[in-house]
Amino acid sequence: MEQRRKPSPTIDQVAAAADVNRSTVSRAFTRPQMLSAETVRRVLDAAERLGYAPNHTARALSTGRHRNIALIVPDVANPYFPPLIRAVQREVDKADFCLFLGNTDEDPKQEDKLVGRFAGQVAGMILASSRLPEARIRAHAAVRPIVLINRDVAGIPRVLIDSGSGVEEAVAHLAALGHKIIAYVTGPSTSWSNRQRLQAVRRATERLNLKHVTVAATAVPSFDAGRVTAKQVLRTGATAAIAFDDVTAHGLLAGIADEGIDVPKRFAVVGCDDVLGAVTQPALTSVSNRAPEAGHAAFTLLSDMLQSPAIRDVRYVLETHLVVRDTTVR
Amino acid sequence: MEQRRKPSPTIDQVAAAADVNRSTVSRAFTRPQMLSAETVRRVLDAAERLGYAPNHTARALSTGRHRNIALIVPDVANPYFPPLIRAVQREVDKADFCLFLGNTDEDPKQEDKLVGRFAGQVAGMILASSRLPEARIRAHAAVRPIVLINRDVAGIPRVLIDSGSGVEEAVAHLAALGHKIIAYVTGPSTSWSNRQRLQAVRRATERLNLKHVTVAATAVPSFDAGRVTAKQVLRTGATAAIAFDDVTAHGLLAGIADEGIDVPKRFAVVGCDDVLGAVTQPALTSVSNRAPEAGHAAFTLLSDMLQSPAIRDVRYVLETHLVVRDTTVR
DNA sequence: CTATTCTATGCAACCGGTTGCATGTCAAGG
DNA sequence: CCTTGACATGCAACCGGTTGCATAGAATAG
Repeated sequence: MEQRRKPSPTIDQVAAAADVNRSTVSRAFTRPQMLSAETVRRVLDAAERLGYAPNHTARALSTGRHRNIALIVPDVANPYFPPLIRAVQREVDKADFCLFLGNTDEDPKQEDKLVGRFAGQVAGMILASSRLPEARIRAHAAVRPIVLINRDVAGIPRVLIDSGSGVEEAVAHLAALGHKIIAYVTGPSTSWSNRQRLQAVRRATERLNLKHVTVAATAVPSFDAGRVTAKQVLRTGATAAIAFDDVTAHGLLAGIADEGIDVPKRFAVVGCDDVLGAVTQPALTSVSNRAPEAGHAAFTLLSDMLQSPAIRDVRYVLETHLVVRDTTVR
Repeated sequence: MEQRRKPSPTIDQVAAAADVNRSTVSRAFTRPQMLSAETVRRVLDAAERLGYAPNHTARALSTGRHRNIALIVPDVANPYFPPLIRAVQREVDKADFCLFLGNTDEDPKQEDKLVGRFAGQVAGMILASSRLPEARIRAHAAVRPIVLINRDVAGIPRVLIDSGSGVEEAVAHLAALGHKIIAYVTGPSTSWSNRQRLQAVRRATERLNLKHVTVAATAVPSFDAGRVTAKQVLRTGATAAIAFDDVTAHGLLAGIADEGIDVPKRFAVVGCDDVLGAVTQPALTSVSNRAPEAGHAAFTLLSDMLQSPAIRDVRYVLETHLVVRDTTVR
């Protein structure tokens, strides 16, 4: 059971076996049309026989090009992200790249550290819901290609899920049901999506002549954050709440139930991102989530940047809509 | 807005700036105790000033050691895995490593491809719920350190979540409630956990003099797989079912409701992995999940292997228990 | 004061590929 | 038949670090 690790064969051994120069072996793999068909065959045969596979590291060192990309998210365990990760994963895979995954725990310091750690070994990076100050993002983007998801920085290619449109629909929907005061339960203050949702609530309530209040939840969105906020929300006199995300909304639902108040009869709740939808009780009305499309688009954008280095200021926006379920009917 | 990428400084530039040899710069970073304190300071100063950071790729090429590890899972979007990923992530991070993430879509071919793709750039790999044939696992483990999670291959270090113990508790619990016929709804046939759970059901029903039937769900566990299996389960005459995982159980719950049958009054359902627990309606009784501990243990094991190359045949088992909620009361 | 050991640093080869340029061969053109 | 060009392959430098060995100067021993 001894685990003796035998080194894998190198280009030189293949060259010797096929009786050609190492450069010929290299070309057989990277530019076969440059060689005679017969030589290519001989080299590939020898390589096959020896179990040779080109060494990524050596190749990257010599070309300066890596076939890796990094995806950095605030929290893998937040149900919003896995579908996004999976979508990116799928594209990365098609392109024969490898994916580094980073988790920041919503902490800008940690995010900065990760970007630095990955920097040396990737062709580019995707930052999802980045909490970094704009200046840091710019600095990193100056060194290597970066695509943002849900963060709007002029000059840095970005994919935005416009939850504003869905949130405005939500407010209109609540207004139609007769609600006069609407609470918004916030997410992380550094989150672009949070700012956007808050603004949408403001705009829509103003336009429809409703009152709105904002209630701050803790920095990291979670079930508990929503739950403990419930009392405070009820004290504001609001009869409906829109939460930063579904997880928070789910907690809010629990907190409101704790107070003995019936949803949706006496209080309406709307989530964002639609990740828990059918699973809460009652089923949660929520603003739809386009995370898989966003992941796909982000990688496509990044690979465009890798081909033509002078892509600039792309701003790709995905619309969202309200999905009405059982927490907002009368 | 032109994105001109300036190359980062190399060891030679730092050497020139500090007026020492490149080897001295290298040592200032890797073995400072070998140098005079004064020289180290001078080098570090110069590096700081130039914004120098050692190049991972070059270092890996020359030492043959990488500070990356890969984690391969069947399905990122399956709620079982994010907490595991996160736990691994956290440890990897502490050790100043980078994490590659691979998604196999439950497909052994894809898994094999990924292992190959990562092989050249990692110090080791963690395969969670691997679907690979044993021979392939052995072959890969001969080339570089591999730790398995939820897969029991003799001679390959592995972390096992013993859901058997929890499943036996579940059967005993159902027996105590008066159930005589118990169905097991299967998961992927290549899954070690699936085999283990099936065996536990067999053992426990036999011991308690109950009947058991097994009903095959589709290969990939999912809500829909569970839902469409419901009819078939009911036809067997069973009055209780244990499902391969919570997601399948959740679907089963929906399918049973579709048939107009009340849970838990007329039928009992138990899940595995406890990832949906409080979130289904009624709240799902399930076998607990030790995924975070497993992730932690797997990385610890892997890093031990990196230090002392002759670790062999470690088998780390985590016990599980039944968590009773509302789908199994009378 | 010389011989010996120790310490700090330099030298140069090496890791495993890629690539610009040189060279040799063969076919077509004049 | 000689020239010219196209094509296939070889040569050697380079990517940016690491490391075994050599060496010079300082410290210690005899």
